[in-house]
Amino acid sequence: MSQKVELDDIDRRLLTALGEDARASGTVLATAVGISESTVSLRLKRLRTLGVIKGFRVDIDAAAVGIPLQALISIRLAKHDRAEIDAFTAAAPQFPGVVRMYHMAGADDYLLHIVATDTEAVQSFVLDYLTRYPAVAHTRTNLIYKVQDGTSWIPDGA
Amino acid sequence: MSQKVELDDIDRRLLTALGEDARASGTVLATAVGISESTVSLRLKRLRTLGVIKGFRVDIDAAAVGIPLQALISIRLAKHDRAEIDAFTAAAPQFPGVVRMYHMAGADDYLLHIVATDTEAVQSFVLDYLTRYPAVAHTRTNLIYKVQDGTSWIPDGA
DNA sequence: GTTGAAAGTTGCTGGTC
DNA sequence: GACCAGCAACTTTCAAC
Repeated sequence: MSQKVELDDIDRRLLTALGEDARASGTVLATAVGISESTVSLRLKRLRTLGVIKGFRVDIDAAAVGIPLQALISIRLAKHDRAEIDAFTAAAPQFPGVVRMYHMAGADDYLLHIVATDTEAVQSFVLDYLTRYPAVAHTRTNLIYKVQDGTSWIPDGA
Repeated sequence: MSQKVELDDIDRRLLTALGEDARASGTVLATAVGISESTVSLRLKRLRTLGVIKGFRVDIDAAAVGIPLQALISIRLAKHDRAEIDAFTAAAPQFPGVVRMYHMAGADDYLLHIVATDTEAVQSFVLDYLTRYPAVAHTRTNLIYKVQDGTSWIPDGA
């Protein structure tokens, strides 16, 4: 669990601005938020140190590089043994093509978002990496038509 | 659909390096990939122009800013009318707290990843934004324990 | 397509109000 | 927190290979 951090309005505006363009320069952020460049520097450093900003990620168009297929795979484990869950939790994100893994409450234990070159590759992924694990009891694959990013940040929230 | 772009080995290594640290400087990328700084500049510009790199995103720890809850909401529409689907597809990512929306094939039409301050906020989200839409026939909410990012990029793929 | 160096920007820090 | 100045680091450009 991460410690809750108190943010003021400037922090919130900074995060909002970064949400729109994570690569915006200090100058751009300063004018957008209405503070000086040096304050931007200090604030960003603080937010990174406190763990509010976990990092920066590049958004790659998988289709543009010849990986046109995406799928969501729901996974149900056979037994909820802590050791087995931990083992799978640690290994699954490293499987090739895994974009993200959700560990969730409910009927299904995991949801894997994967990219693949074709449907055969999706099938191979399920057979070679998932059903091979004894802990995996059941999988259900759904193809993704489209993924859209939201705001990811609530300016007036908290 | 995005046009497929031919990438050579240098492009792939660049994208892999960026996947590990999206904010790595040209100097760092140059030594990591084994080319000069200026080539890194040119390559990155090309990848951005071609749409392979769609952008850069900041990774914010929602829990650290007082939004500790995350949920996945499966949504099934009542009828598959193109206009209604388009309307919902356009509106949903803008709902407050939406991190990402998957439009998928199968029994459920959409999957929304949202963040929320508490379970009450999750309920409000479903009631105020989803069931209010006449096109929404059914929703199912699953709380998220944990989200883990994968590699998102396949070095030997394509 | 790549390189190296020059020139322009940007980012960080410390001092001052 | 703002403002300013100085320094280091970074990005981009361009002639040259």
